[in-house]
Amino acid sequence: MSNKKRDSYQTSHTILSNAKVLFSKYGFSATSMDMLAEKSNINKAMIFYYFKNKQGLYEAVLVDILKDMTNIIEKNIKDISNPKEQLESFISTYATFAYKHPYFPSILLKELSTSSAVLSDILFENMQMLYKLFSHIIQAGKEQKYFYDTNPMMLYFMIIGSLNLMITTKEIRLKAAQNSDIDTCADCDIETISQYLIKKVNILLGKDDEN
Amino acid sequence: MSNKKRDSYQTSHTILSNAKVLFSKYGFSATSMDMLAEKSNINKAMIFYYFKNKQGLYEAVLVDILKDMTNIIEKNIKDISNPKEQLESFISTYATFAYKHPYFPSILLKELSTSSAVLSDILFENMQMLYKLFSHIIQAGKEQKYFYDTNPMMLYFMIIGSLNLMITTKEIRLKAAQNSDIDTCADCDIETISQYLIKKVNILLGKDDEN
Amino acid sequence: MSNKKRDSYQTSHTILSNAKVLFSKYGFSATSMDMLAEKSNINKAMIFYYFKNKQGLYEAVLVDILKDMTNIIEKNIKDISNPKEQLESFISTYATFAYKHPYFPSILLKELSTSSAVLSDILFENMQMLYKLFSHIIQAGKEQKYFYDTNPMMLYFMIIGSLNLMITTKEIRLKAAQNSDIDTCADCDIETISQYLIKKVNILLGKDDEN
Amino acid sequence: MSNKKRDSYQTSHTILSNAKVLFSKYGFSATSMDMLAEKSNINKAMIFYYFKNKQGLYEAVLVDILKDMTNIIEKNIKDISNPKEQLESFISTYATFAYKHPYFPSILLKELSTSSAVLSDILFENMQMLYKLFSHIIQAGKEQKYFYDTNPMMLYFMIIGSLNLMITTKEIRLKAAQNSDIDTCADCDIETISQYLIKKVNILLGKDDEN
DNA sequence: CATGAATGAGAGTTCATTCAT
DNA sequence: AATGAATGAACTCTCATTCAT
Repeated sequence: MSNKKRDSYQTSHTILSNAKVLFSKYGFSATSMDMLAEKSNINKAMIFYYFKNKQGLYEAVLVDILKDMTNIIEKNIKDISNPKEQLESFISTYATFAYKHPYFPSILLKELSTSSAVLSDILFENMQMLYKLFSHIIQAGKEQKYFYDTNPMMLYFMIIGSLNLMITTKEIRLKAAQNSDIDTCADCDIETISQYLIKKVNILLGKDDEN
Repeated sequence: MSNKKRDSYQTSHTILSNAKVLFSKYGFSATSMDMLAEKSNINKAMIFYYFKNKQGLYEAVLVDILKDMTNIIEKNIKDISNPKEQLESFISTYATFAYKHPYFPSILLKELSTSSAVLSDILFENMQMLYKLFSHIIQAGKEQKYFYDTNPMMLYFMIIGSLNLMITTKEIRLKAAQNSDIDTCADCDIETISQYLIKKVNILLGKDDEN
Repeated sequence: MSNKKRDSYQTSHTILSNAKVLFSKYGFSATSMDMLAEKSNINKAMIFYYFKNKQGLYEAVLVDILKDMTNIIEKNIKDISNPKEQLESFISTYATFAYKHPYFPSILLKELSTSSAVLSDILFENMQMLYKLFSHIIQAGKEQKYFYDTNPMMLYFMIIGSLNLMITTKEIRLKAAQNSDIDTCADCDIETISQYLIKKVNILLGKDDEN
Repeated sequence: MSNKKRDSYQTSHTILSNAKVLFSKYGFSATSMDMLAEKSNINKAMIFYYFKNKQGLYEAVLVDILKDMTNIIEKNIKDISNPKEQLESFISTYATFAYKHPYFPSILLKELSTSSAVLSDILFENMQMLYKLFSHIIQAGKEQKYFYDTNPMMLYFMIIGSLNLMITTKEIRLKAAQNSDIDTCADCDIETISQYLIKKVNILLGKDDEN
């Protein structure tokens, strides 16, 4: 009789993907399960049925997006052997993904800005995974004498810091550009941004002559 | 002896400074006025007496810390005429201040991660001010042929992005270093970090040979 | 046996009927949702679950009692064709209902005493409805030459004004009668009151001789 | 040095007269001492200095306006010996005063609509006073064979009920008239209203022929 | 799987009132 | 006579979570 039957996957997937958007927009606390239920067109109790509690849902969201990002980057790198090109792929893949899924930089920055060592283990590990990937590329580059010696952590934060911030501040930068004459890169598109960054990173790392 | 203090400045100052810590730790929504009142040893109603409402308090906090940071940087730069050295002062002052007041990078990142064009005007302006300061230095450097041409916005975010993240992630990086063998710059102190960053920025900008 | 009732109608009905009493006794502002919840033996949150907010509850109360009154009067009038008798029915039905549900005159007077044009539309319409009913009777009476020409609004307020006030002031009038020798109609019952009023209204309107 | 010195009378008078307006507009509970202080341009504590507490202020307001009304009516009646003309004076004076001081009908109706025998004695007495005045006129009229026998309480409420309601509902009646074709006496002025009422009361009471 | 009713804790905010100056 | 700071209780409303059906 009821046409409200959905398969389990469908429902939990809907919840998860709406949760991403809301958590990125409002943060953990300011996102209410009522909003989420309404946006997802499901009964509020279902959220608890699938995700145990709000915290559980939040972690599911974080793990999900981190896994997504890591997978894509890994896949794109797989067939490249040159560390320099791997790094370029890392940056442009990261940029493209983050741009297409703006909840990603928003949630990630929020999470990283709360200096708490109290992340759940599973989340902590997923965060590490992404950095490890980056770190290994740098390491390989050094060993193969492609790169100068450098601090991978700092470099990592310079890259993802600037990329994430460029994406999350798009609207503010636009507004700022309209109100004054300062250059806020207001209409730089993601391609321009990632190419610019790649160039700069190459300068910092590179032994090659072409700069 | 009396527990009724009659000192307007004292009370509102206490509220403000405790608010900085709490907002940076928990974010806007997760910070409750009850916590704040208790931590500040004042009556909850006084918060509203001095700051009208939670939002008002939050804005007061943001404006206050941005003004502080901007003032210190400005002061330190005043007597330097060389853009290259001005930039170095900018970075190291920023780093030192942010390190000494860890609520600053935390709150700033949280704020920048929520891409809302709906910041209060006064806050928006204060944020711009800091960037303008930076931007002018870069501009001057270019005009005096000290610097290569560069994108000031991207450079700005590379600098403050990495500085802020290094500070807010201190604990996580420590934990990560203990659990595995990856290099997370776990025991880099703020001096090392800012010197490293200065060196790299000089490479990106500099026309001079000495690096 | 279980103290968790699962009866939507029951709960919201309890809230509504207790709200009538409290709003009439204390007015809108002085009625607290805590009192109401306690009196209704329900969880405070349920009030908001069913009525959105205090204002919404208040409007629900007003609409409900006005609809009730209007319906009863309409029903009693339906089979009477003579305007004179219709008017008599209007008055005595109004009096009886108001006497049985003393929250009615109390709330109505409070509402009418705040000359705000800012009533919600739905409430405003329900108030009009009652007056329209009255107004049509008078109109019909005039057209059929039963009544002299008269001002329906003034007459309406003379009738409901005195009826409502007689009901709401019952206690004060009693007290006044005990303290002094003035006649406050202290022990007039509702029947006497409405008959008296009917007689007077007939004098004001009537062309007939029998008074 | 300070120019904030006011004489005591001035300040308390300002408070009182602003209180009248606010209490009539919002009722007792919804009127806050903060609003009142701001509107009166005085320090909130002054209200308590002059009137002890909110309740005290409210009673002062009630007594004040009732005394005012009573005095004016009494004064205007003093030189009239004919009960019929006295009654006419009562009505038109009441109407004029209530119209000029719209807080009067508003507060009075609110007060009378709360059927509580718990009025303060002084207030209760002042309310009686006005009715006694009315009552005596009727009594005299009867004794001098001017008036038919009648119920003074009912007549009193018919008169002040309709007058007060006509004044407090002015705006609603206007709005109702615009939205539909029913006659709400929307542009009856106070003179018309009181004359109409006098005519009707004379019909009800009068032995004279001229109607 | 799904729903709507229910709950209890706590959130932000207001308010009458007091008190030291 | 006047002020501004302080207080504590209360108020409206929200939220994560549970449970019977």
